[in-house]
Amino acid sequence: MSSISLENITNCPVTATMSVIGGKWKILIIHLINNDINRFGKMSMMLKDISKQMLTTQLRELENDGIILRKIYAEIPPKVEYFLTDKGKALLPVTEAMRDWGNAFVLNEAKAVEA
Amino acid sequence: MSSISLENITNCPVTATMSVIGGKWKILIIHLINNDINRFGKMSMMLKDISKQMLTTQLRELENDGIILRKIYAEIPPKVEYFLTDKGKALLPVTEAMRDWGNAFVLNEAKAVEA
DNA sequence: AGTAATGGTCTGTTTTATCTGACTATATCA
DNA sequence: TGATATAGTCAGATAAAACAGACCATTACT
Repeated sequence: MSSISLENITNCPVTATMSVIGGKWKILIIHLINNDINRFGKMSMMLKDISKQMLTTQLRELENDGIILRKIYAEIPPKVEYFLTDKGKALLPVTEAMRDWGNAFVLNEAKAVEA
Repeated sequence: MSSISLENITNCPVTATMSVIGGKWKILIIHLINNDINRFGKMSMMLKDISKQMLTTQLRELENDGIILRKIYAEIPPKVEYFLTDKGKALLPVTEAMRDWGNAFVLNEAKAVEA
């Protein structure tokens, strides 16, 4: 099941997943979209340290990997919304596990120190 | 619960988690240790594209963040083993979710193409 | 004496990631 | 006419990540 092939790590499913959603931004973008922050401008504001170019790149890669869907409205000024595909929604257990861990081991600790 | 603070993404637990286990290697290292590949040499072989220096750096950071424990045996040649702490074990839901997704959406797809 | 084994460290270099700022298109409103 | 809004694109610069290869210590074995 979860065992690692000693011969060939390229068959490791964790490695495979990392190659798709690894990097600084993708997990956060998926998390944002799942929380209805699904327009370019909003995302750009939330991820305050991301450049527009990088955001575009990440969104395109997620789209090409079938994780998000890009819906263009025929309006001026342009309106584009991003949605998770089923394949993308299947990643939510990952973000949820991260959310839980962050709450338990990082944010609560910080609060404890504050108090 | 899982909602995002629009004002301040630094309070986002997913972001917090990413800041600890983000990067190319840490998730994989945690996964390896959990599969009893817990010595420097073994890890180095499994992560075939990692340099020794990078592996050292990642292990030290994980240790400093309380995610792994470094056990030194008084032997020659040196023997060191790494273990997950409770805080580290609490991250296993993340690697498990990644493993499941990788199996479902990457490795199986590859097999389907092969067949 | 010479070699192997383990878990590193150190310096220098390359590769990759990411940012900055200017620029584009078009309809609407003042 | 000029500003505003949105979702980008593009070239060039810079910062961060990561690697390569030499080197170290100690003991056992040949």
